[in-house]
Amino acid sequence: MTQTFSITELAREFDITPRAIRFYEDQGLLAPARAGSGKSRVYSNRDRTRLKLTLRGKRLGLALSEIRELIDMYESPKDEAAQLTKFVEVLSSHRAQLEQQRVDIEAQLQEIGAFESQCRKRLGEKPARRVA
Amino acid sequence: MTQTFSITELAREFDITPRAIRFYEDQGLLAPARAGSGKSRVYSNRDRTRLKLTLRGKRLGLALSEIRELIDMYESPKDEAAQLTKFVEVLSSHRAQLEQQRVDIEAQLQEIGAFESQCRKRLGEKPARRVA
DNA sequence: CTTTCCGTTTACGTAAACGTCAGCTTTGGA
DNA sequence: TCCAAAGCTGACGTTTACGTAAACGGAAAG
Repeated sequence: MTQTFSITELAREFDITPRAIRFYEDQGLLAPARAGSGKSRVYSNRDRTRLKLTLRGKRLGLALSEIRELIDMYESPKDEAAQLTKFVEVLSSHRAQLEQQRVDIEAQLQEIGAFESQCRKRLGEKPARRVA
Repeated sequence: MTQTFSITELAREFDITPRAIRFYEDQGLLAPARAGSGKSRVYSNRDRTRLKLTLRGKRLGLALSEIRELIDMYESPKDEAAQLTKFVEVLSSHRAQLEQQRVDIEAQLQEIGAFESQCRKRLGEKPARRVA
């Protein structure tokens, strides 16, 4: 257990460059341990998870600064009521944005479906698998 | 019918700046008519729709160049089989991306829901409305 | 021991998507 | 008639998210 990763391992796994990973660290999204006199970065499973969350946030169109705030909030203890309340507010706004995106995606998928079936009709093929 | 809009009308409606709209035109996303010796832009309903599609694409994290390609494809005649086939391919890749985003969003929403209910519990409130 | 990786820091470069002037018409009102 | 609001065209500035190059260190293999 307590598996660790090198920067290039993570880079390959998530198909990004080491440069990007270091940049995320500069932006406060990661804080890997260091090892060796060369100070090479050593990533824990927790670091890996943070990276995964970061990339997910990116796919959702969030800025790195927003992702950092969100992850920090998720991981912070959250004890005082004031902080908790603010946290809930942020979550709510984040949720609103996500739900808007969900609507956009459904609309987009439907248009695609319409166009695609029309295309296939012209091509004389069978219609595509339905998308649930 | 055949309603038209000024640039500021559209800007207000979609809560963006005229500068952004002109920029989208520079990028080939819009091509409004011109009127008067001042050459002011006149937007048709079709222009408005293109703008709406553009903003939706942005919310989904697409680059303006990608949005332009997609819109152009949707609107182009599409007659030759080769073009049609390529079009279907692009649509398929676009759909794959959208479905990945859908997965991301669902995961994100679920985490949010978990954290939020925990927060509310600590705050002694009632749990939030379920999200479908 | 030298070469070859892998890794590090520092720093400048860049593409995308506008913001922000500046300077110049045009057009509807008082 | 004169002004203000609205629009136009450059053109330069800015932020984000890295790319890329320079110059160096440790470690392992031949």
